[in-house]
Amino acid sequence: MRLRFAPSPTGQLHVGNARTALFNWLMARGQGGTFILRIEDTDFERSTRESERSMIEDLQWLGLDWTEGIDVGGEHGPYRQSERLHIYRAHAVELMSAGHAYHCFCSAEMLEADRSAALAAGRPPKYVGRCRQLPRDEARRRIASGEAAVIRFRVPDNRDVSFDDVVRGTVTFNTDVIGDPVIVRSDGVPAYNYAVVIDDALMEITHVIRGEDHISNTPRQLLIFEAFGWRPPTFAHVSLVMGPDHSPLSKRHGATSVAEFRARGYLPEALTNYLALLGWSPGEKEELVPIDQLAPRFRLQDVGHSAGVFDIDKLAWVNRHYLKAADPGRLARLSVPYLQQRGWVSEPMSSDLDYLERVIPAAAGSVDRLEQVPARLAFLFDYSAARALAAPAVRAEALASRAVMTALAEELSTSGRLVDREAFRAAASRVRDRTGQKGKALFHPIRLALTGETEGLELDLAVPAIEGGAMLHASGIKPIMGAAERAREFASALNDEPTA
RNA sequence: GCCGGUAUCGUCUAGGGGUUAGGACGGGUGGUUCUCAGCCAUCAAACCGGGGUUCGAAUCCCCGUACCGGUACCA
Repeated sequence: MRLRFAPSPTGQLHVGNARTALFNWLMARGQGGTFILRIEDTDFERSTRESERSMIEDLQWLGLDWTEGIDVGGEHGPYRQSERLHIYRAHAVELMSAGHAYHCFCSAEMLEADRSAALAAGRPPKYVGRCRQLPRDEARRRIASGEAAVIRFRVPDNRDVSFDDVVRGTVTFNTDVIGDPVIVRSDGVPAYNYAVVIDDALMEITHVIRGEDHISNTPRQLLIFEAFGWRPPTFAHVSLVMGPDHSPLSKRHGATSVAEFRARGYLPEALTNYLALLGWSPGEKEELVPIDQLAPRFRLQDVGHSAGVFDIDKLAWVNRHYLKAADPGRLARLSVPYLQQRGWVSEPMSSDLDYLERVIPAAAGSVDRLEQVPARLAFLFDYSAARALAAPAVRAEALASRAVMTALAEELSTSGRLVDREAFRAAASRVRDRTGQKGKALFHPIRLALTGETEGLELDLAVPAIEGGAMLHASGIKPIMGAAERAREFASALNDEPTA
């Protein structure tokens, strides 16, 4: 079994295409097949190497590895269509001499006129066949005289072409609605419907899994396979991915490319897990399953027939799951860039990294995506008693719990660093004993004073993180104010307040 | 217009001639935790419409409707 993913390098890898790539990968991985990456860059206007590079990078990031194709080579190369022009040319000649293709000299204006006429008459706007019967020597003469020509494939009249689509069942088209397609443009570059056939045949692709938008191209391609006497691959057309409003997923729906999801701090295993479940289900009650475990169970027959809406909330849920399961070192490494953006971290040294590896996973476990980690850690790097007290709700609560604030400041001025959960709890108990406050009336004011925020990580985690940060002799991390100093600053800022 | 495809809670889906139509995300409520998140419990929420076949249709058939795709010298 040989499968391929064949993107056009025009822009970034879209999640819809990533899903198609994933289904191919799942199939190859699950059935012991070969997954091939081919680049379809015959649209020279829009294709760029930059885009090709980013797509390769995105595919690698997702973990959808290929064992043949661009980047890794193989026996059926080259794998970039722009490097296979000579192959297409040779096969076009073959097609022409067998009478399956012919030169067409119709101008764009003529074609447009034909088209509107057909539409007006309620007929499918297909090529009228003006150049179909042009004698070969006449065509040759006109070409020699420098006239521009395309090569069209001759589609037989009134024939039903059908194929068994693995996900949709039997699909039939009548050739009467199909015009003779251009297979080689006037600039000598092959058109998509032709190049795919040559490539899929020569690369010995056995299963073509692609987007539903290609379903009506399939009969043309089948006819070309037939003209060459080649056996066509098995086709499977998977439905498209939609936005929440049920229109095709686009930028106005937010992130649509794999690169954007990566930049926002989604984990690749979360994206692939989510995408695998969009349009396919491994059965009941299973949602969180890594793709390598999904692969052996993946069956094209079970892929849904209808378009799926991309649900960002469900992706977030899946991502949270993988964030909680991820290795601390990895989370730290992935989160540092976001902290650098805030200017809180520059080039962390190893002692800094140890600290970040303790602190970041705590934050990452309560966030949808890694880009939200800084907000969760702002209490460390961005503490300001004055700013916290500027918020009316904070000021009101702080004023109401002045006793706790004062006791906390006094307690921390004599206690040692609260380096762990136990030390913090002991200190909190002593504040409780001094003030008689407990529960929410005790801990919430402490949170306010020590973090400057009304919500955030559990204090058991947050306070040791503050203290640990304050003890750092770090050069790569913004200095972190210790708990005692925070308590003192908060209490004194509070005492400057007029009593309510 | 023409051709093709699709249709179960808001979303992703399971199921499928007789079921209390199941699960997950999201939402509501209650509990737990200093808070948010989480966790636990709990509630609301669906078979596109109309015909037909049948004792019985959400399931099979037909017709509509809606949506998606194609209708290029783009892929």
